[in-house]
Amino acid sequence: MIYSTELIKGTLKTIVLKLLADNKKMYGYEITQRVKELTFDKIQISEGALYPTLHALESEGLLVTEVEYIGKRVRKYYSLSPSGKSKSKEKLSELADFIETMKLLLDLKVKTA
Amino acid sequence: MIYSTELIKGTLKTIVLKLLADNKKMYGYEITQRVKELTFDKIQISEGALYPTLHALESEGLLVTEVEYIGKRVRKYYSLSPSGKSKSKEKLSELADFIETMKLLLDLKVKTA
DNA sequence: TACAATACATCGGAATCTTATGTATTTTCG
DNA sequence: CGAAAATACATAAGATTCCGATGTATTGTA
Repeated sequence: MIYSTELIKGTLKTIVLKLLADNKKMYGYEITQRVKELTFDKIQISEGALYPTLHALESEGLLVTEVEYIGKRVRKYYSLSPSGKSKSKEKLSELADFIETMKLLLDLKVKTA
Repeated sequence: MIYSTELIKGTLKTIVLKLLADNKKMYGYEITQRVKELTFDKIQISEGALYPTLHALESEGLLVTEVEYIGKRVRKYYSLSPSGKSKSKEKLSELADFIETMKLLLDLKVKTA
């Protein structure tokens, strides 16, 4: 099963921040592949979604970049800035909380009062 | 804590279908209030989001309506059509699956290989 | 040597929600 | 009693976010 794309909306920034919190530095393509692996292909981040998001996070001052050359190919590493680290924790606890709330909604057996 | 709005994106249809699966029939305003209650005010569905969604679900043939008058005030009840019932189950298991996947991503302690 | 994979990026358009606005009735509380 | 809040529907402009397509270029593989 691949999730209908709408479900993933709004979680991308959090996923990116979380991965970077766990992995010191990563580059864009690596992030897409890692997410694909970790979710058993259930979540596939498109590049058209990822790169704009990375740029946005960078311009918000949450990420910093360093460029590396692998042969002639450019590789752009992203890592968390100090404010990115706290933002990561923030977004993460918010998502964890949200998930618990959704579980409540999912499991609810509410009869009309 | 009220969730940043982006987090809720994409879950609204599923929430509506689930509520209607549990409650036979509900009207719009009731849905907003029920969600507010059940989530301890953490999720507040705006009317500008809800009504277009209800109309969309109806035009997809997933919901059927019946109008009732409470005094002079109109009340529009929505309930699941047969296809709405199966769609509800579908969306629900997708969301449940998605949540499990997100938990994996959240709890991951992945070191760079 | 062609194809797949790696690696960056942008862009038009679609989908979805926010915020504001509008109308009208009913209830509540000072 | 009268004003405000709650109930109940609805639309519409605009923002955000993502999809799908496209583009460029290098490297690995069969």
